[in-house]
Amino acid sequence: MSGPHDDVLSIGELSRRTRASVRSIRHYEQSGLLDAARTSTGHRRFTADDVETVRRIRLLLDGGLSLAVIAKVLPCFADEGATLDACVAEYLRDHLHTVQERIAHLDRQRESITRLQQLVSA
DNA sequence: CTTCTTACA
DNA sequence: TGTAAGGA
Repeated sequence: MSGPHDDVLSIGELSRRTRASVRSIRHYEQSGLLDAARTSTGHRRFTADDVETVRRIRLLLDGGLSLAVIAKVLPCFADEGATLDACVAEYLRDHLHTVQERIAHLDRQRESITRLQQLVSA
């Protein structure tokens, strides 16, 4: 028997289990974050471990990390669970810095816009 | 109906 | 990422 409870999943099943779109999953594989086997007809076959991996990817993506960085950070996850290894600290620190710079930039733009609005003749 | 690739918005 | 196209 085979069904949605086996450890071999189609891209559609992986998508439903992770809430990640089929399109995104194909993209993660292209980016080297996922390693999918292929059937004789070329269809991707995933495993139960991939469900966890996709969830981790989404977790990192929520933090704004790029897929390129996520590829390097993924192996920093302690097996099972969502605990991160210390090797991620460096990437997290760098990313937080760039995010803060973007916030500062946007802050300056906001102030500029406010000043420009003062020049608008009612 | 599901998946695949390529390509464009 | 979404979606369209054209097949398998």
